[in-house]
Amino acid sequence: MSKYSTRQRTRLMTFLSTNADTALSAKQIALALEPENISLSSVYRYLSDLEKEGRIRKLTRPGQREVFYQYTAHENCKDVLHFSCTLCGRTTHLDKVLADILMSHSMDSFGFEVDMTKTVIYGVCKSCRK
Amino acid sequence: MSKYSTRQRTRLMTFLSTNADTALSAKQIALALEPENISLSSVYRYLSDLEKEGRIRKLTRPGQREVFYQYTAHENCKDVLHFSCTLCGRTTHLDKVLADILMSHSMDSFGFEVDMTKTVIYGVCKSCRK
DNA sequence: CTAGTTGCAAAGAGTTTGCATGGCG
DNA sequence: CGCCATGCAAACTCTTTGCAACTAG
Repeated sequence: MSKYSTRQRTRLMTFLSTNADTALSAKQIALALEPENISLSSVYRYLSDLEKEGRIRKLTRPGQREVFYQYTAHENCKDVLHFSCTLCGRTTHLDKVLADILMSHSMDSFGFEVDMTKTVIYGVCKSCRK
Repeated sequence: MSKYSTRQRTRLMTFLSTNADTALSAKQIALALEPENISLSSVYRYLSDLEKEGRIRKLTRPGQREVFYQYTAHENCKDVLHFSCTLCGRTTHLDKVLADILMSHSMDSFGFEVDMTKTVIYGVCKSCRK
């Protein structure tokens, strides 16, 4: 998709890798990269490319108008379920066992091929439940 | 949340019930209700109320800037997983068995309380896989 | 030197809100 | 009659795009 290796690209990818599987808005990303001087436009352009490549999960939060983006850093994240807490926004991985159960069950019973890359399970995490 | 029973409210709820668990944008809803003459503002206001009540699932589609809304018609839909095909947008229910597995496994292993009301599993449905 | 990238500012879109009017109870 | 709901238009915000300047290869 992209051909040149630029300063902006390098910084952005480093940042996303560091904050992998964290739900962030485009604005938050641009803000975090403020010191590196990367424009919001570029952030959007890269996010859009990454989404096409299936390396970005897009999600909404209840009561929020913004869209949040989550970078899928590692290969193995592609086959694992992600949980996102609707209260604190933090994300956690679930073991592969459950992912496999979901995957095979829905394929067998419904012919539905689950895409772990785009799926996010919502709920409330341990610490937020108190 | 709402106190009066108005023409708009009745029509909207009927429409949503008829198209339960279908991913629709606010604009699409307003357009479908065009003949009934219901303003976009009212659609948004109701969607927002319903979301607070947990009767609306909000989701995004890859490559789309719009947000889509899914009305949870029946009580039992609250405890069931929903599949949404990223290609055709159609939604299907999954049996309660799988929902229960997901629910209890994530609670036991991670203390994560899944909210079926907000969760959508993405993937490709049988007919779109060909 | 050529073609891809960036930043900025302007354009587009979706969503929210203020306010006057109208309707339910 | 009082208060809630509606519509419209304006305000907002987030996202996309055009274009000139810039830069990697």
